[in-house]
Amino acid sequence: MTKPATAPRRSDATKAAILVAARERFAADGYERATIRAIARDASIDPSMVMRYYGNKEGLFVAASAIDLRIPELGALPGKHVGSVLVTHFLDRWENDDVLTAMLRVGVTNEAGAERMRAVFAEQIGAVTVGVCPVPAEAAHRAALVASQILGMALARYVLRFGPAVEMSRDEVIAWLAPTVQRYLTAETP
Amino acid sequence: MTKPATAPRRSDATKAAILVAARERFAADGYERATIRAIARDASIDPSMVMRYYGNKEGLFVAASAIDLRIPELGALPGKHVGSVLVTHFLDRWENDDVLTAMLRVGVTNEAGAERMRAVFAEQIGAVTVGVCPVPAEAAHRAALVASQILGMALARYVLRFGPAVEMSRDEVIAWLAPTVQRYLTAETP
DNA sequence: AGCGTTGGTCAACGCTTGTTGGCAACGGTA
DNA sequence: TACCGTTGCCAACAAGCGTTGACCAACGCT
Repeated sequence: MTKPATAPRRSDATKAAILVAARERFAADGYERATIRAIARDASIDPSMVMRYYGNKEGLFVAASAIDLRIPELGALPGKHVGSVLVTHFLDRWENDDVLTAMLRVGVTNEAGAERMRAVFAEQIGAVTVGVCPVPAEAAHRAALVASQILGMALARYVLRFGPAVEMSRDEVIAWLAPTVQRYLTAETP
Repeated sequence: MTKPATAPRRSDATKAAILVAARERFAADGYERATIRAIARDASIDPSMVMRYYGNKEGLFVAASAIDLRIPELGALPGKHVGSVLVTHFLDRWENDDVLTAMLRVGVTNEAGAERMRAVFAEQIGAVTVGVCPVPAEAAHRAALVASQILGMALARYVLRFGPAVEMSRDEVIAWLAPTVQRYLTAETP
C-alpha cells in the first residue's frame, strides 16, 4: 500500500521537466513575472501542456512548491548547539533548493503563496520548538521569532542580495545567528 | 536658496493623491499587481495623468518610495539601550508608513525596488552602526545583521502575517528583538 | 475679449497574459 | 489491421496591461 502502483506513464518526464522549470522561474521572478509561456519554453514544450497536467497557474505553483524543510532530529543532539545546527541546516537548504527562494518570493505578493509559507513554517519549525523550549505554551511564539531571523537573513542574502550580507562567509553567518536562534528557543521569557 | 521657490500649482493636489494611492497599492499588492489603472481609480483620475506626471510606472514607483527612515540620534542616548530604541523605532515606522511595506513587497520581485532597498538600508542603518559598533571596519556587516533581523520580523508580522508573529504585542517583540540587535551592534566579533 | 498655458478625459494602440479546443502523431491491445 | 487513449503542437480567444495622442474645459494674463 505504500506505492500508488500506477504504471509509469510516458508523460512523467514532461511533468517533471515542467516542475523543474517552474521552480526556477518562480524562484527567480516571483509569481506574476514567472509566465506559463516562459516556463513552457524552458521545459521545451507547449504552454498548453502545463494546463493539461496542472490545471492552471496556481495548481502549477502548488505542485512546484511542495516542500519538506527536512529539519534534522534534534532530540539526540546536545541541547546547547541547537541554534547552530538549525542555522547551518537552513543555509544549506537555501543554497541547494530553489523551492525555498521561490516560496519566499511568491509568498510576498501572492496570498496562496503566503498561506503555504505560513503552514510550512508553523508546522515544521513549530514541531521543533515544542520539544526544546522551556515553556511549551510559548512554542508558537518562539517558532515565529526563529522564523523571523532565518527568513530575514535569507531575504537579505539570497533575495535582496544585500552586499554585506552576501559577502559574509557561511561560518560568519552561523557564528552570528546561532546564538540568536539559540536564545529564541531556550532562553527564559524576557 | 533652501526653497525651490516654484509657485504651487493646481495639479499638486492631484499629484499627491496619485502618490498616496500608489503607496497603498504597492504596499498591498507589490509591483506587478499594482496596476496604473487601479491606482488611478483609487485617486479618482485618469490613468494617463499618471503617465504625464511620473513618466512611466517605474518613475511612479521611484517617486512613491522616496523615504527617510528617520533613525533617531543615538549619540546622546545611553549606549546600552541602542537596540531597544532601534527596534521600537522601526516598529513605529512600519505601522505608520505604507512606504516601508511597499518597498519590502516590491523589492522582492523588482530589481529597481531591490536596489532602492539596498541603498536605503545601507546608508541609513550603516550611518548608525559606524558610530556604535566597536570595530568600525565591520560596520557594514553589523548593519546587514541588524537589517536581517528587522526585515525578517517585518516580513513575518506585516507581510506574511504569520499568526504568532502578529499576535505578539509590541512590547513582547521589543523585549525579544532588542537584545539581538544590541548584540549585533556592540558585541565583540564572535 | 482673446490668448496661451495648464489640468483633465476619452478612445485607442500594440502587446502579453492565462486559458481553450481542435487536430495530428504515437503506442499498446485485440 | 483497426481501434482508442495518450501525448503533443498549433492557433486562437478574451481580458488586461502600459502607454500614447487627440481633444475639451478652465484658468491667468494682457
